[in-house]
Amino acid sequence: MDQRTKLRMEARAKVLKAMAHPSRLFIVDTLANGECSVAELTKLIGCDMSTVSKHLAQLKAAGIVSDRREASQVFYSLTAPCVMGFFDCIENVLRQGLQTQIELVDAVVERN
Amino acid sequence: MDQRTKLRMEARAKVLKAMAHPSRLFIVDTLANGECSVAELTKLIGCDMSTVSKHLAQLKAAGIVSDRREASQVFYSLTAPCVMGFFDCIENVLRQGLQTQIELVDAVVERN
DNA sequence: GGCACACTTGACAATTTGGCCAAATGGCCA
DNA sequence: TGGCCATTTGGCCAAATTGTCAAGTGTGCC
Repeated sequence: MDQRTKLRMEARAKVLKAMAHPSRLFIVDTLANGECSVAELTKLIGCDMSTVSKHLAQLKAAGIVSDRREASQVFYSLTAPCVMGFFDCIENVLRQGLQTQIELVDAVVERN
Repeated sequence: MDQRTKLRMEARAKVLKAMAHPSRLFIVDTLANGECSVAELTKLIGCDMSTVSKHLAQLKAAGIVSDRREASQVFYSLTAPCVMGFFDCIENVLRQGLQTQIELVDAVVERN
Protein backbone atom coordinates (compact mmCIF):
# COMPACT_ATOMS: atom_id res chain seq x y z
CA MET A 1 0.00 0.00 0.00
CA ASP A 2 1.70 3.21 -1.11
CA GLN A 3 1.81 6.25 1.15
CA ARG A 4 -0.93 8.10 -0.70
CA THR A 5 -3.36 5.21 -0.50
CA LYS A 6 -2.47 4.63 3.13
CA LEU A 7 -3.29 8.21 4.04
CA ARG A 8 -6.61 8.05 2.22
CA MET A 9 -7.54 4.81 3.97
CA GLU A 10 -6.59 6.28 7.32
CA ALA A 11 -8.79 9.30 6.71
CA ARG A 12 -11.70 7.09 5.74
CA ALA A 13 -11.15 4.82 8.71
CA LYS A 14 -11.29 7.81 11.03
CA VAL A 15 -14.79 8.66 9.83
CA LEU A 16 -16.00 5.07 10.12
CA LYS A 17 -14.38 4.64 13.52
CA ALA A 18 -16.23 7.69 14.76
CA MET A 19 -19.49 5.89 14.02
CA ALA A 20 -18.44 2.40 15.06
CA HIS A 21 -19.80 2.49 18.59
CA PRO A 22 -23.32 1.67 19.84
CA SER A 23 -23.83 4.96 21.68
CA ARG A 24 -22.51 7.02 18.82
CA LEU A 25 -24.69 5.18 16.33
CA PHE A 26 -27.63 5.89 18.58
CA ILE A 27 -26.69 9.55 18.68
CA VAL A 28 -26.53 9.71 14.89
CA ASP A 29 -29.87 7.94 14.64
CA THR A 30 -31.40 10.36 17.12
CA LEU A 31 -29.97 13.50 15.53
CA ALA A 32 -31.43 12.41 12.20
CA ASN A 33 -34.76 13.52 13.66
CA GLY A 34 -33.47 16.95 14.61
CA GLU A 35 -30.97 18.61 16.89
CA CYS A 36 -30.59 17.66 20.54
CA SER A 37 -28.88 19.07 23.62
CA VAL A 38 -26.22 17.06 25.42
CA ALA A 39 -28.58 16.68 28.38
CA GLU A 40 -31.32 15.20 26.21
CA LEU A 41 -28.95 12.71 24.63
CA THR A 42 -27.51 11.82 28.03
CA LYS A 43 -30.97 11.04 29.34
CA LEU A 44 -31.78 8.89 26.29
CA ILE A 45 -28.52 6.95 26.41
CA GLY A 46 -28.38 6.60 30.17
CA CYS A 47 -24.73 7.06 31.09
CA ASP A 48 -22.55 9.85 32.42
CA MET A 49 -22.85 13.20 30.66
CA SER A 50 -19.08 13.40 30.36
CA THR A 51 -19.14 10.16 28.39
CA VAL A 52 -21.78 11.50 26.01
CA SER A 53 -19.86 14.73 25.63
CA LYS A 54 -16.78 12.79 24.57
CA HIS A 55 -18.74 10.72 22.08
CA LEU A 56 -20.09 13.93 20.60
CA ALA A 57 -16.61 15.39 20.42
CA GLN A 58 -15.49 12.38 18.40
CA LEU A 59 -18.40 12.68 16.00
CA LYS A 60 -17.69 16.37 15.64
CA ALA A 61 -13.98 15.81 15.00
CA ALA A 62 -14.95 13.41 12.23
CA GLY A 63 -17.21 16.04 10.70
CA ILE A 64 -20.40 14.07 11.18
CA VAL A 65 -22.13 16.43 13.61
CA SER A 66 -21.78 20.08 14.56
CA ASP A 67 -22.65 22.02 17.68
CA ARG A 68 -24.48 25.26 18.35
CA ARG A 69 -24.42 27.05 21.67
CA GLU A 70 -27.66 28.58 22.98
CA ALA A 71 -27.35 30.16 26.39
CA SER A 72 -25.88 27.50 28.64
CA GLN A 73 -26.96 24.58 26.48
CA VAL A 74 -25.18 23.08 23.48
CA PHE A 75 -27.25 21.61 20.67
CA TYR A 76 -25.83 19.05 18.29
CA SER A 77 -27.10 18.30 14.83
CA LEU A 78 -26.22 15.97 11.96
CA THR A 79 -24.08 17.70 9.32
CA ALA A 80 -23.58 14.60 7.18
CA PRO A 81 -27.08 13.16 6.73
CA CYS A 82 -25.70 10.85 4.04
CA VAL A 83 -24.42 8.55 6.76
CA MET A 84 -28.03 7.53 7.32
CA GLY A 85 -27.69 5.70 4.03
CA PHE A 86 -25.25 3.29 5.70
CA PHE A 87 -27.98 1.70 7.75
CA ASP A 88 -29.83 0.01 4.90
CA CYS A 89 -26.65 -1.71 3.80
CA ILE A 90 -25.72 -2.66 7.36
CA GLU A 91 -29.15 -4.15 7.98
CA ASN A 92 -28.69 -6.14 4.78
CA VAL A 93 -25.35 -7.48 5.95
CA LEU A 94 -26.87 -8.43 9.31
CA ARG A 95 -29.82 -10.20 7.70
CA GLN A 96 -27.51 -12.01 5.30
CA GLY A 97 -25.28 -13.06 8.21
CA LEU A 98 -28.29 -14.42 10.09
CA GLN A 99 -29.38 -16.33 6.99
CA THR A 100 -25.91 -17.85 6.67
CA GLN A 101 -26.03 -19.00 10.28
CA ILE A 102 -29.42 -20.64 9.75
CA GLU A 103 -28.05 -22.48 6.74
CA LEU A 104 -25.10 -23.71 8.76
CA VAL A 105 -27.41 -25.04 11.49
CA ASP A 106 -29.60 -26.68 8.84
CA ALA A 107 -26.54 -28.39 7.37
CA VAL A 108 -25.65 -29.84 10.78
CA VAL A 109 -29.22 -31.02 11.39
CA GLU A 110 -29.24 -32.61 7.94
CA ARG A 111 -26.04 -34.50 8.68
CA ASN A 112 -27.49 -36.07 11.90
CA MET B 1 -31.60 3.37 25.41
CA ASP B 2 -33.77 0.28 25.87
CA GLN B 3 -32.31 -3.20 25.60
CA ARG B 4 -33.71 -3.84 22.13
CA THR B 5 -32.27 -0.64 20.70
CA LYS B 6 -28.97 -1.29 22.44
CA LEU B 7 -28.66 -4.72 20.87
CA ARG B 8 -29.44 -3.36 17.42
CA MET B 9 -26.87 -0.59 17.80
CA GLU B 10 -24.28 -3.09 18.98
CA ALA B 11 -24.91 -5.29 15.95
CA ARG B 12 -24.58 -2.33 13.62
CA ALA B 13 -21.46 -1.13 15.37
CA LYS B 14 -19.88 -4.54 14.88
CA VAL B 15 -20.26 -4.25 11.10
CA LEU B 16 -18.89 -0.72 11.02
CA LYS B 17 -16.02 -1.60 13.35
CA ALA B 18 -15.04 -4.41 11.03
CA MET B 19 -14.45 -1.81 8.32
CA ALA B 20 -13.00 0.92 10.49
CA HIS B 21 -9.33 0.18 9.91
CA PRO B 22 -7.05 1.35 7.09
CA SER B 23 -5.90 -2.13 6.08
CA ARG B 24 -9.40 -3.55 6.18
CA LEU B 25 -10.75 -0.67 4.11
CA PHE B 26 -8.00 -1.31 1.60
CA ILE B 27 -8.96 -4.98 1.50
CA VAL B 28 -12.60 -4.10 0.84
CA ASP B 29 -11.55 -1.66 -1.86
CA THR B 30 -9.33 -4.27 -3.47
CA LEU B 31 -11.89 -7.08 -3.32
CA ALA B 32 -14.38 -4.82 -5.07
CA ASN B 33 -12.34 -5.54 -8.20
CA GLY B 34 -12.55 -9.30 -7.75
CA GLU B 35 -11.43 -12.03 -5.40
CA CYS B 36 -7.91 -12.25 -4.02
CA SER B 37 -5.81 -14.78 -2.16
CA VAL B 38 -4.37 -13.98 1.25
CA ALA B 39 -0.89 -13.94 -0.24
CA GLU B 40 -1.87 -11.36 -2.87
CA LEU B 41 -3.45 -9.10 -0.27
CA THR B 42 -0.44 -9.51 2.01
CA LYS B 43 1.87 -8.40 -0.78
CA LEU B 44 -0.31 -5.36 -1.55
CA ILE B 45 -0.64 -4.28 2.08
CA GLY B 46 2.91 -5.05 3.09
CA CYS B 47 2.67 -6.49 6.57
CA ASP B 48 2.76 -9.94 8.12
CA MET B 49 0.48 -12.53 6.53
CA SER B 50 -0.85 -13.49 9.95
CA THR B 51 -2.00 -9.91 10.43
CA VAL B 52 -3.82 -9.90 7.10
CA SER B 53 -5.40 -13.24 7.92
CA LYS B 54 -6.80 -11.80 11.14
CA HIS B 55 -8.14 -8.74 9.36
CA LEU B 56 -9.88 -11.05 6.88
CA ALA B 57 -11.30 -13.11 9.72
CA GLN B 58 -12.84 -9.95 11.19
CA LEU B 59 -14.37 -8.94 7.87
CA LYS B 60 -15.70 -12.46 7.44
CA ALA B 61 -17.17 -12.55 10.94
CA ALA B 62 -19.01 -9.33 10.13
CA GLY B 63 -20.40 -10.88 6.96
CA ILE B 64 -18.65 -8.47 4.62
CA VAL B 65 -16.42 -10.99 2.84
CA SER B 66 -16.44 -14.74 2.33
CA ASP B 67 -13.70 -17.24 1.62
CA ARG B 68 -13.27 -20.04 -0.85
CA ARG B 69 -10.56 -22.65 -0.62
CA GLU B 70 -8.78 -23.76 -3.78
CA ALA B 71 -6.00 -26.25 -3.21
CA SER B 72 -3.70 -24.69 -0.64
CA GLN B 73 -4.83 -21.14 -1.28
CA VAL B 74 -7.81 -19.28 0.17
CA PHE B 75 -9.56 -16.69 -1.96
CA TYR B 76 -11.61 -13.94 -0.41
CA SER B 77 -14.36 -11.99 -2.09
CA LEU B 78 -16.78 -9.21 -1.23
CA THR B 79 -20.20 -10.55 -0.22
CA ALA B 80 -21.67 -7.17 0.66
CA PRO B 81 -20.85 -4.92 -2.29
CA CYS B 82 -23.26 -2.34 -0.91
CA VAL B 83 -20.53 -1.20 1.49
CA MET B 84 -18.82 0.37 -1.50
CA GLY B 85 -21.62 2.92 -1.33
CA PHE B 86 -20.18 4.19 1.94
CA PHE B 87 -17.19 5.70 0.25
CA ASP B 88 -19.00 8.47 -1.60
CA CYS B 89 -20.50 9.71 1.63
CA ILE B 90 -17.20 9.40 3.50
CA GLU B 91 -15.39 11.37 0.82
CA ASN B 92 -18.08 14.02 1.14
CA VAL B 93 -17.58 14.21 4.88
CA LEU B 94 -13.81 14.51 4.41
CA ARG B 95 -14.16 17.26 1.79
CA GLN B 96 -16.63 19.11 3.98
CA GLY B 97 -14.27 18.81 6.96
CA LEU B 98 -11.42 20.21 4.90
CA GLN B 99 -13.62 23.11 3.78
CA THR B 100 -14.53 23.87 7.38
CA GLN B 101 -10.86 23.97 8.33
CA ILE B 102 -10.10 26.38 5.50
CA GLU B 103 -12.89 28.65 6.68
CA LEU B 104 -11.53 28.59 10.21
CA VAL B 105 -8.07 29.57 8.97
CA ASP B 106 -9.60 32.32 6.82
CA ALA B 107 -11.44 33.68 9.85
CA VAL B 108 -8.17 33.87 11.81
CA VAL B 109 -6.39 35.58 8.91
CA GLU B 110 -9.30 38.03 8.63
CA ARG B 111 -9.04 38.90 12.31
CA ASN B 112 -5.30 39.79 12.04
C1' DG C 1 -19.19 39.51 42.52
C1' DG C 2 -21.23 35.04 43.51
C1' DC C 3 -24.10 31.26 42.37
C1' DA C 4 -26.36 27.73 39.58
C1' DC C 5 -26.62 25.36 35.47
C1' DA C 6 -24.96 22.81 31.17
C1' DC C 7 -21.18 21.18 29.40
C1' DT C 8 -16.07 19.94 28.62
C1' DT C 9 -11.60 18.36 29.98
C1' DG C 10 -8.02 15.79 32.63
C1' DA C 11 -6.51 11.89 35.15
C1' DC C 12 -6.92 7.32 35.85
C1' DA C 13 -8.01 2.09 35.64
C1' DA C 14 -9.93 -1.58 32.86
C1' DT C 15 -10.61 -3.51 28.53
C1' DT C 16 -9.86 -4.09 23.63
C1' DT C 17 -7.17 -3.88 19.49
C1' DG C 18 -3.16 -4.43 16.35
C1' DG C 19 1.07 -6.29 15.17
C1' DC C 20 4.78 -9.72 15.07
C1' DC C 21 6.83 -14.23 15.93
C1' DA C 22 6.46 -18.96 16.39
C1' DA C 23 3.83 -23.01 16.25
C1' DA C 24 -0.16 -25.55 14.37
C1' DT C 25 -3.28 -26.81 10.51
C1' DG C 26 -4.83 -28.15 5.83
C1' DG C 27 -4.01 -29.76 1.31
C1' DC C 28 -1.08 -31.24 -2.52
C1' DC C 29 2.52 -34.14 -4.50
C1' DA C 30 6.55 -37.20 -4.68
C1' DT D 1 4.37 -41.24 4.74
C1' DG D 2 7.07 -37.04 4.61
C1' DG D 3 7.91 -32.62 2.92
C1' DC D 4 6.35 -28.29 1.18
C1' DC D 5 3.34 -24.53 0.59
C1' DA D 6 -0.44 -21.23 2.01
C1' DT D 7 -2.98 -20.04 5.72
C1' DT D 8 -4.61 -19.83 10.55
C1' DT D 9 -4.03 -19.68 15.50
C1' DG D 10 -1.89 -18.70 20.08
C1' DG D 11 1.10 -15.97 22.89
C1' DC D 12 2.82 -11.88 23.90
C1' DC D 13 3.41 -6.80 24.31
C1' DA D 14 2.54 -1.89 22.97
C1' DA D 15 -0.92 1.30 21.87
C1' DA D 16 -5.62 2.81 21.53
C1' DT D 17 -10.39 2.98 23.39
C1' DT D 18 -13.96 3.38 26.89
C1' DG D 19 -15.99 4.87 31.05
C1' DT D 20 -16.10 7.30 35.57
C1' DC D 21 -15.01 10.80 38.89
C1' DA D 22 -13.36 15.24 39.82
C1' DA D 23 -12.09 19.62 38.44
C1' DG D 24 -12.45 23.32 34.99
C1' DT D 25 -14.99 26.47 31.61
C1' DG D 26 -18.67 29.30 29.92
C1' DT D 27 -23.20 31.60 30.36
C1' DG D 28 -27.05 33.79 32.47
C1' DC D 29 -29.18 35.57 36.70
C1' DC D 30 -29.52 37.64 41.38
